[in-house]
Amino acid sequence: MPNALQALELENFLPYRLSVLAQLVSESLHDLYTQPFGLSVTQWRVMAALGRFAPLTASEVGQRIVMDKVAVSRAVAGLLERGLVERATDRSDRRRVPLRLSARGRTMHARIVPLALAYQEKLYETLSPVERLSFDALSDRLFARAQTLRNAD
Amino acid sequence: MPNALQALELENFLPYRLSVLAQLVSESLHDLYTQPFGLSVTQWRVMAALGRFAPLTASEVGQRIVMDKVAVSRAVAGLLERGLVERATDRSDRRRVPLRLSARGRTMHARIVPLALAYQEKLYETLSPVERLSFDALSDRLFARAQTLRNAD
DNA sequence: GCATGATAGTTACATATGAAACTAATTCAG
DNA sequence: CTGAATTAGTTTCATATGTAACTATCATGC
Repeated sequence: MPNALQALELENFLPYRLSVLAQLVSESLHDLYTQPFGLSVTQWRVMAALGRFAPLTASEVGQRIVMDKVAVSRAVAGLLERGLVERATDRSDRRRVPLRLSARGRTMHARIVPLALAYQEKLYETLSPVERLSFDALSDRLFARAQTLRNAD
Repeated sequence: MPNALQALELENFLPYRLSVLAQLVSESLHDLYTQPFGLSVTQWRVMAALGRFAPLTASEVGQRIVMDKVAVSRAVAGLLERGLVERATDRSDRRRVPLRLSARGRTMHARIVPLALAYQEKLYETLSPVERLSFDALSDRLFARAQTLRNAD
């Protein structure tokens, strides 16, 4: 018996499902800080990285938030203009530019974090604590698997 | 005892995790069809929708693949140019333009689908059948929850 | 019928993104 | 030392995307 021709059921196709879910969540979260604080998604992510991991260079920020250095550079330019981020100088290597939140940046960061965490909580409410852990673990494994496949090619 | 100030651990923040996972998977899949077939992500999704659901108008395609009508219109324009999609006319409502894959489009579609499904299988390999079902169910519930939250606002 | 409003689709503009070229600073081989 | 190769970061250009305006067609109320 020959295999039936496989059909691509878009609504059950994992990459498609992940994409749609991530986009919906990202847009919802974006609504929380775009209008009141005037931040783009990348700007907010840079601030989140700097808020959590003290001084970071642009490249290090990029590694943390999985974003290429060009995108980081542009986001940082905007944040510098608005005085939300400060540059330092690295005496031992003047190519590197350590970045950190300014006082204003820290204030804004401190106001956004609770909103972001509250949104996450509301999302997670639909899952029990066990299910939540399960989802996190499974998505971790899918991520690791995707990385392996990508490198193996 | 007052609550400790909550910290945003980016690496454990659900929206961030979803975004990174979806992007990695999307890029990996993109590699499968961008170079050999010269399709953009949106073009491929339009083809996938048309390949599965007979004649669809641009708006219907958009609903299927969660993409606004402008993006669909542009993707379709490219696919029409390359002769991968055909337009029909709806006599009863001449605003509507039913779309379907051309013979060439069907051929290309039939070549890409197995690649996409094979990639999905490789991804899922890291999960047991039970875990796979579990992940799908949990992500469905997160999606439904995100939609509810977005509409409630 | 015919003005008003709604709907399908396209076009235009402004912004966002990615790839590659570029500048400046550092490292390292010889 | 000194010149080739690396690295950090920025700028440029070409492309992609979203919002809003626009055209064409249809539905509705009168």
